[in-house]
Amino acid sequence: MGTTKSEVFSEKVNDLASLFKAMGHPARIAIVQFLRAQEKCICTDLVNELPLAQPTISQHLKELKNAGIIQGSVSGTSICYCLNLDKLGELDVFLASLKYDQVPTCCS
Amino acid sequence: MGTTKSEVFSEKVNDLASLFKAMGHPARIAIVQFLRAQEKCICTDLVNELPLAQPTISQHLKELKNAGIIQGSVSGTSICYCLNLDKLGELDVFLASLKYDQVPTCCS
DNA sequence: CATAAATATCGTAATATTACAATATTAAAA
DNA sequence: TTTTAATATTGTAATATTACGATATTTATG
Repeated sequence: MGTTKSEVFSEKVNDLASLFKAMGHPARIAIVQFLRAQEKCICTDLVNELPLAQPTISQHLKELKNAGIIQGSVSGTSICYCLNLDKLGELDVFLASLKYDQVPTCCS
Repeated sequence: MGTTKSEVFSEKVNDLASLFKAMGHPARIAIVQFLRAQEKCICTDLVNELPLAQPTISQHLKELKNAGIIQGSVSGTSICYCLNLDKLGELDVFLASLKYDQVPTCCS
């Protein structure tokens, strides 16, 4: 008990859930928004921008990177992060798949 | 420690994170997909469809309902659930706001 | 009213997440 | 090569999430 029963769901469903989950924290939304505004940034920029400790920022960056939402490239002693909009595009595709051609009248 | 520091983020960022979080579980993705396919359903339909116990389904439905992603209307002894695509549209708007007119060349 | 059907709630065990201090790692700069 | 800057990792306390058995609630039906 306590663990998500991932094994009973399809890979596609699990992947989508992981992607949504990665976006399901205000710090990570803020990071993504900051990255969008700055085009790119390093960890220190975020540490200065957000009222969270450096290890916490680093942890959130790692989760976003594992989810494929951001990518980082080494640049001297720092790491330059930027958005991978292709990955977020998968959410677009999913959300579009939920839309109806004709909106049903139930529950309205 | 242990708690998300919501108070340091804007209401908008917190709301978006909550919405993503609500979609961040495979059971809830599956419920949303089933609802899309059936247009509407009751809890028992989902209990028959998904290999999860009834209280677990009920708990997930509650989270989706709290997030505004689904809505339920009483119908006899059962409750008829359906999607609220307007709420999911908020995610569309956010994802669209991340897109660039001109894709930057960083990190590529 | 007793029963049944559908759903919600409670209680709880197992696990996951969040945040951060302390520390390690890595690469440039002095 | 020591120092500095940037970032990652480790360890851990506090809290949240997940799943489900047991039980309560609610509404129709006999």
